Parts: sequence; C-alpha cells; structure tokens
Amino acid sequence: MSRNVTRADVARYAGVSSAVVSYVVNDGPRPVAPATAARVREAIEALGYRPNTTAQALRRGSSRLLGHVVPDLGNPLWAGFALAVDAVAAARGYDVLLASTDGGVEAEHRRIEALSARGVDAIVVTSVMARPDLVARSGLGIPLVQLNTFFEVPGFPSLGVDAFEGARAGTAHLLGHGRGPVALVIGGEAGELREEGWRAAAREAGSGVGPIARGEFSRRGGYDAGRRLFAPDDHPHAVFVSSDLQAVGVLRALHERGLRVPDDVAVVSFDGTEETEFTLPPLTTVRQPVEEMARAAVARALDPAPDGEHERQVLPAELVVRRSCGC
Amino acid sequence: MSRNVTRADVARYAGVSSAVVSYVVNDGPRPVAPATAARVREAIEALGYRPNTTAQALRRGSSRLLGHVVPDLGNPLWAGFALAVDAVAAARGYDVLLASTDGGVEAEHRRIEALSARGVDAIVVTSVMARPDLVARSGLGIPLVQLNTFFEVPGFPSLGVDAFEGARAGTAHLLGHGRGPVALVIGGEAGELREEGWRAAAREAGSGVGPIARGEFSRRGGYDAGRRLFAPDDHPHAVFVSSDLQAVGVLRALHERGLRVPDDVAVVSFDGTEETEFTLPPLTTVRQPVEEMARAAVARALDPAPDGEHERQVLPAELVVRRSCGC
DNA sequence: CTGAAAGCGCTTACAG
DNA sequence: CTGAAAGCGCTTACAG
Repeated sequence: MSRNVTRADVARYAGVSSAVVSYVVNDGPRPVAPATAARVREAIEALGYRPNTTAQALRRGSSRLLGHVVPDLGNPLWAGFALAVDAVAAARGYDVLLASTDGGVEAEHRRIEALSARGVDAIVVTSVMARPDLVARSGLGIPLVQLNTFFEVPGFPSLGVDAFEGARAGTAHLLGHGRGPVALVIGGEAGELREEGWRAAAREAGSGVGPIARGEFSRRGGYDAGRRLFAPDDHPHAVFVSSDLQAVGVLRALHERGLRVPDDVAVVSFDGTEETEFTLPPLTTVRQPVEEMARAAVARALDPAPDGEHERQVLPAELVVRRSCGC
Repeated sequence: MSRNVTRADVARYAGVSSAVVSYVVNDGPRPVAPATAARVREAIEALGYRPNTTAQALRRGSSRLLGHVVPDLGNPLWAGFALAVDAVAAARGYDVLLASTDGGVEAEHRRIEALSARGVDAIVVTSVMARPDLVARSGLGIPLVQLNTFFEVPGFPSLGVDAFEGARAGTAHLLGHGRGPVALVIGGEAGELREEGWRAAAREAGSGVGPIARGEFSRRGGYDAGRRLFAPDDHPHAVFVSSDLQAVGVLRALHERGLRVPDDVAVVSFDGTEETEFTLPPLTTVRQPVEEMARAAVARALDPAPDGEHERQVLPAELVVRRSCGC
C-alpha cells in the first residue's frame, strides 16, 4: 500500500503551514486569503488528499459514527430498520456501524460495549426484547436510544409503535367481519402489548377471545402455530397474527389444511413489510411507520434532550387493508 | 458525558508507566512481571478502562474495520450477504462498516471513497452490476474484493456464483419435466450469464427457447413480467425466473390468472433465499452459497494474495428441489 | 491573514 | 522487567 498523502504533504506542496490546510479543508475556524486558499485547493487536488477521519475523530472527540444494534438482518423488519436508520444518519453526515445480535441479551450487551469502545457518538438499539430494562446496566458515556420497544425503559429514551392500539384496531377490523372470535398467533412472552390489544378488542366487541397459539417470530414459528390452531374441525375463522413473518407461515399452514383465505379464514398481520404485498392472498396488515421511527430515533440519539428527558415516544400504526381480511 | 478513563489513569492508579499498561492489555510486546500485571489488571477493572480504538487505529495504521458496500438491504439476498459478511468478519475480530447504495454506479463509488477515508482495512463490494469494471478507477491503497459479480473484474479479485451452470441446471431440470420450451424472466441487461445458461439448456435439450420477459429484480418486476408472459392463451408451461424476488411476483401473477403451480405452470427460481421455503407452493430454486461466498470474500479482502493475484473465483450453485417444479 | 506548538490516546523502538 | 519519549494525522487556541 502506498503511504497515504497527509496534511503535511499538502502544506509542503502549497507552501503553507499545515494549520492553513486545516482552515481551508474545514472552512474555518480562521479566515484564509482567497489566493492562499486556491493554492491549497490545487495542492489537495493534485495530491489527491483526503483527511484521515481516524485522526479527526481522535482529535475532535467525535467520530461521526452512529452505532446501530439489530437482532437479525434476515428478518425483513429489522433489515427495514437498518436501512431506514442508515438513510437518516447519512443525511446528517453520519455513517453507521451496524452490529447484529442473535436476539439474546448477552450478545446485545457485548455489541453495545464494542460499539462504545469503537468511539461511536451515539447508539440506537433496535431491540427484540419487549422489556429490555437490562440494558440499563451499561453506563457508557454516550446517548443510547431504544428503538422498537413496547414499554418504558427506565433511564433511557425509548421509542416504539403503538402496539396496543395497532393490535386492537387490527382485531376490531377482523371482528367487524362477523367471523366470530378472533384467534391469536404470537410469541412466547405473555402479557405483551399486542396480546393486550387483541384482548381489548374482544372485550369491546363483547365477543369471547379466541384461542392463542404461541411460536417463534419466524415463518417456521407461524407455520407450526398455524398447524396447531387450525387442526380441529371447529377451528377459528379469523386470526390476528402478531408479525408478518409468522403470517406467511400461517398462510402456508392454512393452504396445506385446505382452508381458503379469506373465504374460510380471515387473516390480519402486524408489521407491514413489503413481503405482505405479494403473499397469496396479499395480507391486510398493521403497518409500523419504520421510516418515521428511524428518523425519530436518530434525532434523539444525535441531539439528546437536556438531562432527564428520557421519555418514551409512541408512534401510531396504520391498518393497510388488502385481501386477506375478506373486505 | 463523563470524561473517559484513559491509559494514563490506569497507569497512575497502578503506579506504573503507561507503557506497561499497554504491555498488559496487548499481552506484549515486552514481558511484564506477574505481580505488576496483576496490579494493572486490578486498576483496569476498578476504573472500568477500555482502550480507545480510535487512538489504536491511528497509531497502528489499522482499524480492524471492514467496509462492505451493498445495493439494498430490502432485498433478502443482499441482507443475507450483509449478515454473512458480518458473521465471518466478527469471527476474525473485525467490525463491519456497512454502506448501502441505491444500486447505482455513482453511489457505489461515493460509498467506496467514503469507506476508504474512514480508514477501513479492506472493502468488500457486493455489487448489483453484472459488469462493474468501472469500479476499477478508484485507486485506493487498500484491498477491494468484488462479491457477487458474474464476470472477471480487471484489476480486482472477484468472486461469484456459477450463474451459467446454475441457470443451465435449473432450466434442464424444468425441461426434464416435459412441459415444452421454458420461458425466462430476467433483468434488463441482455447477454447475462443466467440468460446464457438458460439458452444452453434449451440447446442441449434440442427444445426451442421459450419467450423472455424482462423486468426489475423485484417482486413487482416479476409480477409485471409474469402478467405479460402468461396473458396469451398459448402461454408457456414452464418458466425459469432469475431471482427469488421476481419469482414471488410471478407466483402472484399466475395465481391471479387462475393458473396453478406446478400443475399448469412449473417454476424454478434463482438465489435460494429463505422466503422461497414458504411461498405457495414452496419454490424449487437454485441456491447461491451465500455463507461460503462471504467467507471467501472476507478471506481474500483480509489476506490479500501477493500482488497480481486478481483471479476470479467461482462457487457452485445448488439446485434445491421443492414443489413448484412439479417433481 | 498565517504559523509554531500542544495534545487527542495509543504503541513501540530504545535505553536502562 | 520497566520507563521516558517519539509519533500516528489531525485541530485549535495562542501569538504574531
């Protein structure tokens, strides 16, 4: 590798001090005579000089690097968050250092520590955990905001979709189609907001709650849950699925069981990823405002509020009606 | 933010010089007396010291950062590459700086430049371009390897799946089912390797080639292509689709047209992403060895061959037989 | 408007 | 086995 050209090379070439090179490159903080500046710019061009960002980061104490911890890029929802955070950060001149975890608390902590040691200016954690209180133990001196959490996170700014209201609306929509009680496919953790929203809708409608099938937040998890749920002859005729990925699995289980959607079973899912637009049939889904969430998270990470402002911010979900609900 | 604890703080606390702290932290290059080392470790523990990686990078001239340029994380194939590169790099103690582009040459160049200025030790470019020769103009002093290219890239190590043979095998498999000529859904660029493989299979079988429908590498692109392809009454009864994403769109077009898969039309796609396992019906697909490709790319980026070794490496694709081909 | 010098937090010859 | 010192490439008071 040929040695890189440094600020000193430029200074020598242009016949100025290295400070002046800095003033020109950064457009300050001292003024430079137009003629001098032009000479410097020529030198930069001729030599192909590019400031070394590592040295800048060390000196400035800011890397213009944003850390982003995500559970698993294989899930289109997380990939969507990664994409959105990247775009928003780029617009502010930040690059993002992405760290994926296996979804576990342990890995999440390790990655946060590593990111902090890397000198990132702030960290966004897109967590898969409903109650990621544990993260609070990391006492790193930089802003950390939790994206996609369902609950308050003591000591940290956090931000998520209104899962309760989203699930309530999705379930209510299903109930409105008069298919009787609505079943639920969801993850293992009971008492989650999507589950509560589903219950609330049933309560409001005065219909009983349908059966629950729990499974992993994956296509496979949804498939298995769907098989269990629809095996009995007196299976439910409507189901709210708490993630798109699981819904794709449910669709397959239904298909194999010979049940048509929406004729025999109406389906509404949660997340609103692109995949749902092309399932058979296209899924009616409760869309998370991924871009808005990313924008808000990055803003809060990069412009932290005056001390103590660790509020939770909730963004509204939106029901996207397609074919699977039987509208 | 509380000032970070530095190596000097540790040295003071342990009553040694800062050099000794380095020796302990890095386990060299000078030996340290066991008792001294223990004291230093205590100090590190007590103070919660973590080496500043920015300073290390500046001093060592190596950031232990790998740059990775990807077209679009919204495409599960690219997300899969991102994930795999991340995992492989992590295993070698490298973090990866991910830079997404919009798929254009311009953005790709900009991101490569930015990554280089960031001081990454090497760059992996997962390009969407069949002939990314243009990248050759960037004369950065670090290794750059092209992942997922179909052709030789003059001046750079490159690496991709055997697209010709994969497409040939997929098409031949379809031909073997005796559905007559096999149609092709593919991107806009003619003369691509997947197209050549498809042609070769037809030639070998002595069947004529089927019609071609071109469209974007997206679900939407596949959907539109599928609609055009299967509108006529004398539509083809077998189709090779050059990406999973497009195949999902084709499946929907077929469904809307009232054509059953595989009974009326047999389908084989290319890529082998997870989504294909849960489509209706599950897709027979030519799988790219994503993990192996990532491993090879990272290895070549981090352990560059002695000068001049800019060979192209081709990895075999594997036919994964599921339901859509009518087996 | 310009320059000499200190310092960001590390690592590593060099000397003892 | 241990320490004093130089230097990685920058930025920024400070002095002129």
